[in-house]
Amino acid sequence: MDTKQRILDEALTLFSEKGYANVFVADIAERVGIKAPSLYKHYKNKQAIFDAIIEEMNRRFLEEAGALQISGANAEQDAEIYQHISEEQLITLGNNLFLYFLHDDYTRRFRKMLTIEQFHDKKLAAAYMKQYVDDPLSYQGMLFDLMVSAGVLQAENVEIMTLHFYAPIYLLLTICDREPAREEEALKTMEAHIRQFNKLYGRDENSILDNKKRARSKRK
Amino acid sequence: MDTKQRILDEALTLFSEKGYANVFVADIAERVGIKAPSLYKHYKNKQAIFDAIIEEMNRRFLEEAGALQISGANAEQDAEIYQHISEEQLITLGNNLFLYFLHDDYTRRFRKMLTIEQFHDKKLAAAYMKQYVDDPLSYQGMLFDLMVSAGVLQAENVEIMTLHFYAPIYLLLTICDREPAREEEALKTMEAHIRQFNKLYGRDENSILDNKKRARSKRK
DNA sequence: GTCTATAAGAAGATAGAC
DNA sequence: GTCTATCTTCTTATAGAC
Repeated sequence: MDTKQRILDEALTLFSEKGYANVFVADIAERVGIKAPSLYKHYKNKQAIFDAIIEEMNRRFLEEAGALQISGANAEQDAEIYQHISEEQLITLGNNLFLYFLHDDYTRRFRKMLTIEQFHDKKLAAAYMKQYVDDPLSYQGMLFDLMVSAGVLQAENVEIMTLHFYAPIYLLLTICDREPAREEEALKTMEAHIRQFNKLYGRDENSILDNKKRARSKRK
Repeated sequence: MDTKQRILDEALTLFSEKGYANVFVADIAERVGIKAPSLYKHYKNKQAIFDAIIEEMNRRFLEEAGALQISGANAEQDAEIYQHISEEQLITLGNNLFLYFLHDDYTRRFRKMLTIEQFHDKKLAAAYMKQYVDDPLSYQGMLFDLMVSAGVLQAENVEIMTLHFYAPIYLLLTICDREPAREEEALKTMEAHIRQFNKLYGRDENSILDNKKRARSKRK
């Protein structure tokens, strides 16, 4: 990796651990193995390093379309995959998703940095919201909409169904970012969450909502 | 309010908006209406102000036992209230809970500050986890346990049930802290969430899980 | 591109008058 | 307890040799 990229990488690590203001240019330089003044040959100033990180993130987010968006920005295509999905496959998918978010180094450090810096700059707060709240919810929502049409999921309020699917994942991510030792526990909870979600909203023979409707119409 | 307390109050406001490192002693002093050196008659240094805020928070948390813990640290007493609760009452309760967390000024500013500063200090990360994740989950869990025993809720996996109740509230709080304009929308979502939760896990005539079990045993 | 030396400025904290 | 003046330290950033 060239020096310019290494500066970005070490800066992101430090920013994610201490926050922008608590990281000195000399700290970054030291990690890279150069002296602070040399760093100014690569970036105009400290802020430019930060900006370059944000820019790289934007590039990566577009490239990967976000892990929570599964295969990409094409919900119809993804929904086809989900139409005949089994519970085990759903769990595997959820886990992979979760682990990507948790273990992809750039993603993880960036999320931590954004958490720390989001209140300094409204643009960062907006980026945080988009990446970790609105985009996942809207994409999962599209997916669930299609899965409802396909008869895989119950015809319930999709917005709330999506919230019930994603909010626990978000909370578990919050836990793991702060206490990595709880990752194993979180993964187990994650699996139990998806099983329960499937039990509540899925449309197999165990379907809860289906049976409820059946029981209700019988009573009439 | 005396000067010593006003310093704490203004410091918390600034810390919650900009983070500790980006707030200068002069900024705090200016808000209080004094000059920076005067501030040192009240606190030894900047860190002492921060520490005093943390201390006051600990005191308040103990006092109020946290809003998500409803009436206090007595789950058995609280559960009695919930045993004969209606859906509307559950919604009102959820809303009040949510609005307290959102509108109590000290609570809100403190949560924002903790969000920014949590990665600088492991103690703060632990405080964040305890206050906004573990305590609410464990208390709600106790409550739901009792409600299951009382026949108000389904005999499902209580841990996951609790996650399904609390995680959406946590996510909605996350949204409102960053984009206060979305508060009204969040409140509506909150209500729909609780209604759906009641529909999924409640044990009234509309009970989903109950009907599912009924349908299942009939099949045998 | 990297270094040493150093300028420039910011921010925390103190001294001492009132 | 509050002020002005000032000290001290730390950090960013530049200058200029190699």
